[in-house]
Amino acid sequence: MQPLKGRLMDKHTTAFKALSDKTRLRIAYLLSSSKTELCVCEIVDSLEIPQYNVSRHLKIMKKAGLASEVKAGKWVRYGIKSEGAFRGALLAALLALPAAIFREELRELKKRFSIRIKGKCLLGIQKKYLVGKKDERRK
Amino acid sequence: MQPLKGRLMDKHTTAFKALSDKTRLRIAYLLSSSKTELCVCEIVDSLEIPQYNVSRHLKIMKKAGLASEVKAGKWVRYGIKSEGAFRGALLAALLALPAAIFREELRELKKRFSIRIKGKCLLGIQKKYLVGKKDERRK
DNA sequence: GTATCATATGCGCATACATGCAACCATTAA
DNA sequence: TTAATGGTTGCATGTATGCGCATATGATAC
Repeated sequence: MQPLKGRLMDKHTTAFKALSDKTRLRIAYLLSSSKTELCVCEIVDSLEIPQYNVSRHLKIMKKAGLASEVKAGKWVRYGIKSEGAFRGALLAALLALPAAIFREELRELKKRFSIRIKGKCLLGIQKKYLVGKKDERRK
Repeated sequence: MQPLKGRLMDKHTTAFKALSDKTRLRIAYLLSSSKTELCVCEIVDSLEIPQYNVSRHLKIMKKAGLASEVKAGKWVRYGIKSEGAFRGALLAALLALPAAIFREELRELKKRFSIRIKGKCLLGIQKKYLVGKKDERRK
C-alpha cells in the first residue's frame, strides 16, 4: 500500500526468495552444514556449477542477509548468517529438509575438504570445466 | 543432477517460493495468525487485493503444501498447514517477522471478523471494487 | 612490468511469474 | 429456470530471473 511499507515487505520476501532457487538452496545447505566458511571454488567443485553462477547466487544471498563474506587475498570465503529469530527459523527450515536430498553435495564437499591445507583452501577450482572460460571440456 | 533429485529439490524450493512474494506473504501471515480458517472474501477485504488474485495466490500456496482448502457451499475457507519440522520452521520464520509490518492487515482482518455470524463468514466481499468484474469504482 | 589465478560482472536471451481483464464454474436464492 | 453470488481460470502483457558467454577486477607470482 504505502511505499515505505512496500519496501519493508520486500526486504523480507527477499530472504525467502534467496532460498527459492534450487542452486541457492544447495549452496545454503552446504554453507549451513559446514562449521567453517567455504570459499567459492569449494562450492563450485562440490556442486559442479559454473563459477560465475556460484558467484552470482552468493551475491544474491548476501544481499538477502543470509550469507557473509570474508576476503582473504585472492580468496573469498562465504558463511551463513543465522542471527536473529527470523533467520534462525529460516535456516532451521532449511536444515529440516530431508538430508538425503543433499547427500551427494555433502559427500563432494567432504572430498573437497581433504584438499585443504591447515584448514584453508589454497588450491582453486579442481574441475576446470567449471571456470568462466571457453569450453575446455574437450581437452 | 539426476531428474528425480531435481524434482525432489524443486518440491522444496516451491515452499520457499510460496513465501517469496509480497502478496502471498501477507496472505500467509493472515492465515497463520488467525485461529480459524479464512474465506477468500475475508482475505480480499483485509488486504484490498482483487479477488481473482487472492484466489490465484491461494492456489499456489496450496500447491506448495502451505495452505489447506475447505469448501462449504459457495464459500471456500483456507487455513495454514504447519505440520512437520520443515513447515513448522518455515512458519516460525514468517511469524518471527516484525509484527509492525502486518499491523494494518491484522487490523482490517479484525474489523472483517466483526461481520461474521456465529463465527462464519456469510456476507461476501464488502469492498465491491475488488471483485472480478468490470470497474465499479466509479459508482 | 607481465602472467596467472580466484572471483566478479555486463550483455543477450529464454523462461518464469504477477497482473488486469474477461469469461467461466458452482451453489444458492427467487 | 433464471438470476445472483462466491470463487476460479484462460489469455495477453510487462517485468523479473537464471543462464551462458565473454570480459573485467584484484591480488599474487614470476
